[in-house]
Amino acid sequence: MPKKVKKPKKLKKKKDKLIKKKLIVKKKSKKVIKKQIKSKHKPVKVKMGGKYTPQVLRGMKDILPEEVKTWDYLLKKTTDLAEAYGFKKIMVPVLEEQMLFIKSTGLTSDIVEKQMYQFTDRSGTKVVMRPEFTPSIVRAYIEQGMFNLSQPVKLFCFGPLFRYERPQAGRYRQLHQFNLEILGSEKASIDAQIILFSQALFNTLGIQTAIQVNSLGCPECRKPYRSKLVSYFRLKQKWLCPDCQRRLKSNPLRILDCQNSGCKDLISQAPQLVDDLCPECQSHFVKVLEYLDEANVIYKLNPYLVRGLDYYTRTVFEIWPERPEVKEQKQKKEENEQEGEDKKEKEIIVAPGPQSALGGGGRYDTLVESLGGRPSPAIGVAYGLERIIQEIKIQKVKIPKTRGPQIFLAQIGEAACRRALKLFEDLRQQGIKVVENLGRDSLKAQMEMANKLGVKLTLILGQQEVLDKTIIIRDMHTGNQEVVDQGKIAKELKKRLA
RNA sequence: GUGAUAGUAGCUCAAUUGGUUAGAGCACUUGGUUGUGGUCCAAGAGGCCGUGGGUUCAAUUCCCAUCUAUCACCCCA
Repeated sequence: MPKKVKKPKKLKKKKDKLIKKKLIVKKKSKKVIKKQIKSKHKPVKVKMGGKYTPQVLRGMKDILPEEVKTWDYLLKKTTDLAEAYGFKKIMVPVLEEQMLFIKSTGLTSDIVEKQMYQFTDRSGTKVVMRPEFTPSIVRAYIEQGMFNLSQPVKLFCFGPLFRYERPQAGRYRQLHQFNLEILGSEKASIDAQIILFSQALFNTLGIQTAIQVNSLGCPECRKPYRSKLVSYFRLKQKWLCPDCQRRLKSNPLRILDCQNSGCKDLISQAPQLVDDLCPECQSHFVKVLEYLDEANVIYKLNPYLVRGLDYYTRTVFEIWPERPEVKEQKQKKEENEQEGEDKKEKEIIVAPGPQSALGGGGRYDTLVESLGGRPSPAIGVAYGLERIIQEIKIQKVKIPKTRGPQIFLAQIGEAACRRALKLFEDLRQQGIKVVENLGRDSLKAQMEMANKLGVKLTLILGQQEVLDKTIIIRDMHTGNQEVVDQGKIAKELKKRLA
């Protein structure tokens, strides 16, 4: 039957489409042109009557209640830690002027060049859905006169950011970051503290990480180094990989980060920025490292660590996941290769999970001034929440279960349901948390639900109990039931839960 | 923006070398128990086989395009 039905449907579809096409061709000449002009002012085109299946936008994601538990846990831990470190929460708008990010993040950075969600609003203002936090925080710092507060000002915030790039695991177009900034101090102790915070955070969460640290110096010492580096690689250009040959022109510092083995040999011989720092930057960096050692922060010096945003100066750092399982798998792989077996094992090793930083940050000593504020050195860090959530799953971090209500209220019949509605509210007002399912009639189904929720007690209210003004209290563990006067429920419940 | 792989039920996955009715487990609903959970048994519901086009008597299967995801670039959290 279905096949017979299918044929005519398809034929009809084809015919319809042909007819539509012909009709459209006839009408196009005058009306379509007008419509196209109009569409510039009315970008929303709605085809009424056409089939429409809603779909999340690319790179966007629904976070369902089950996963929200992890998010809540993560945000709670992070917020508590930030407050313990003396940070105050700030909330800034999602929309900002386009110019803010051009002046701060930098015209040459990929974020500003290609990745901003930007549009002109109805008043003609060019606006951007923020691609990062720091410029907004700095704007607020200047605009709200926070330089008049006692310095340094320590702020934290979190929320959605938007970057139009190609999605991957742990890389979304709407992403969420937890962000810390310390404005108004150039002391090395501040740098160390924010790195120490990072270590404390991931320790608290139980995620294995490694911190990489480097110094980019100030604009004065970086420019000469850059030209020195370019002239070095130009001589060896032939041996660089195609990517790096391109980087040599676009972003020479990025060559230092290349994973190609041929390039790595050249990189190891290349001049290092650390050696070319000016005396001030040099001593600042040394101090930072001394503070870190003092605080027992475990870090790796990575002279090739480069960060993409234009405003970074001096200290920069990144936090990368360390997955012990991956190492074990690698060892297994070698063993297997010797034996020449197990293709499955190899496949697992090829994709041990996305390799991306969980967080990163650095100093931006010139940013406040370049945005028109009083010269104020500052440092900040951002953590990618999606990536941390992903890492929690990969490293199988256990999240403590939050205890839900311990009492379930079951009802049988309409009269009982009516009474239950009010009873629930009475108990809630007395501070007793109860779950119910008034949308369900069968007692069996309600008991099943109570069992799944793992409650201690279930209240059962039926026709008879409504008449007697009593209620049954069932202990879900022992199965014992007791009939209690409705007036005494609250007392009885409190007794049993204590 | 470039290259590669994949897409079957809410989730995890089968099957079909192109052919009548696309399966399993988990989850969900109902019944066994007319007012009682965990175990068990039975039944049910849920699929335009990602979307659109092409080849064919016939496409979930072959071809093309597209969308989405994932991986490697690019870059970043």
